Amino acid sequence: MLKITRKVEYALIALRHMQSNPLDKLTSAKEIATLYGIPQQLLAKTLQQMARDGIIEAVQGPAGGYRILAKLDRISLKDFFEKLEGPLGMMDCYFDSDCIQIGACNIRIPIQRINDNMRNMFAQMTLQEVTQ
Amino acid sequence: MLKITRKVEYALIALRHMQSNPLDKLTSAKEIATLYGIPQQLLAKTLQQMARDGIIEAVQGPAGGYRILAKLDRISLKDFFEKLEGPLGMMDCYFDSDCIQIGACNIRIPIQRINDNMRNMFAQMTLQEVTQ
DNA sequence: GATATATACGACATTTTTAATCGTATATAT
DNA sequence: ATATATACGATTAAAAATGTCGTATATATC
Repeated sequence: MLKITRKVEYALIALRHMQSNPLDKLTSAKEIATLYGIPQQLLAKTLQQMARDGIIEAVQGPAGGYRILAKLDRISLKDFFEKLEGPLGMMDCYFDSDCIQIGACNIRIPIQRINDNMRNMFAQMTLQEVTQ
Repeated sequence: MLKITRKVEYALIALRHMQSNPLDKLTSAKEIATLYGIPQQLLAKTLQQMARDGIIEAVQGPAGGYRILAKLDRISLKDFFEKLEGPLGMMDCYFDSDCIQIGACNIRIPIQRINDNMRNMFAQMTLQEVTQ
């Protein structure tokens, strides 16, 4: 439990790799995939999603690839996680209110407190800190 | 991602329920299961595990059940989570060193930093805070 | 001492989520 | 034209989480 997904892991690896190169250099999904032993198509999808989210920029065609677009020190880990995986909550009831128990549940409030702590923690860390 | 398991959720519900009663009162798995709409056998296993861990005490036989044994304000959420679910890490590589990438991985150190932050956060919260 | 009710727990089955692959379309440098 | 790259919906495979079954043991009560 409390694990991050491969998608997020692959995204971080890719960002860190691009970060270590001149920022205008284009890097292909294939290059990163072979270098770090990641399934290429899966990585490609993740990169495409990050491109849609404006984190990186995509250039098509041969000699195409991706490069970092956003200021990584302006994106919190919370925002990054939520861009890739949706709302961040330790329990589904944090967002979905259609829990069967509804009135019966006795830990909703305390759980939300923990949740807020966690979200707050990730809100205070930037992507830059992880990828630099 | 970053979700807690039902097992932990059920454990917290049970502890909070017992906490709201006189501390010497025995509560059966059945009672909690019906009250909160939880699968009884699954809850029972979780309670048994907590009993093995010394968090609660089990009394067998009819009119038996469970009651809180440990000082909940002395158990951190980190320890509680780890008792129930094992080592706490956002990525498996935090503990298992048998990652395929091994040398290639470029985010090991940064991930460990995030991980330490998270573990630290849960180490500073007590079970008492959640169940009182 | 028979019975009913509770915990104890390994093994199995089901469900859900995550991870990976497939197939096809589009863009573009050479 | 061709080769190589991104784009992306659909499907499959694998893994993890969740739930159930069956059986054993303890013990209060009649």
